[in-house]
Amino acid sequence: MPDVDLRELRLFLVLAEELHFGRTAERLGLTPARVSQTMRALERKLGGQQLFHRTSRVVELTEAGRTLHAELVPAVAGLDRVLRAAAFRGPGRAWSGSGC
Amino acid sequence: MPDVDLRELRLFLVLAEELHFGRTAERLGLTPARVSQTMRALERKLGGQQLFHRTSRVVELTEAGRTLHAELVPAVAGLDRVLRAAAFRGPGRAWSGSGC
DNA sequence: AATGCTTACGGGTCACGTAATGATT
DNA sequence: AATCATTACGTGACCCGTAAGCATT
Repeated sequence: MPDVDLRELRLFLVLAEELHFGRTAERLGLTPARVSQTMRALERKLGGQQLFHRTSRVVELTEAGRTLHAELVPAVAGLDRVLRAAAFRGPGRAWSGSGC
Repeated sequence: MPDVDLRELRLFLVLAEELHFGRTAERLGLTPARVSQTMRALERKLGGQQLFHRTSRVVELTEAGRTLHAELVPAVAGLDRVLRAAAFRGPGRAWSGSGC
């Protein structure tokens, strides 16, 4: 299994919501170039299939992209909930209680 | 949110099952030293709480470790199912149909 | 011409293995 | 003494931003 990173999955979720590389980069504190490269990497790791249609000006989810997005949202949300709960139980409160 | 890596979570799941650094390392194609360091990193990222009691010879889950393990198993399994399904739909079949 | 995704290039960080150390049976 | 987890250290890969390229409006 090609090590799919959580960072890549989160980036996909944001990009699928924004449909804009610049905005996605801004929200994630990255550059559009990095967003592009990371997205390419994820697509390659997932069997080389395109998740987005990039028509140089318009970004759109492909069929595979829509399917993945629909399935990924609850999966990542569930994982995040577990991680958040675990960190909350920790003595040093990991990432402060800023989020949610 | 301190970038918790999927690799760290998978390592935790294996270690929680094996309760042995050497076996865990062997199953993951790593060295015991790396398993130790990676586990330390995860514990640190989760607020500095110990997930295992290491008494130099006996490895045991802490209370926090047991809780995390119970919650993490279905969460990671769900994510893996989504990833596997996505890769299966891909044209280049990502990581061959070896697993399951 | 302007906007926006993409490829090329260096640099810094982190994961990795090897080797040495400490602790327990 | 042997086994097992841990720490120290050097190397290689990967993530990152900057800069240049190409397409579309």
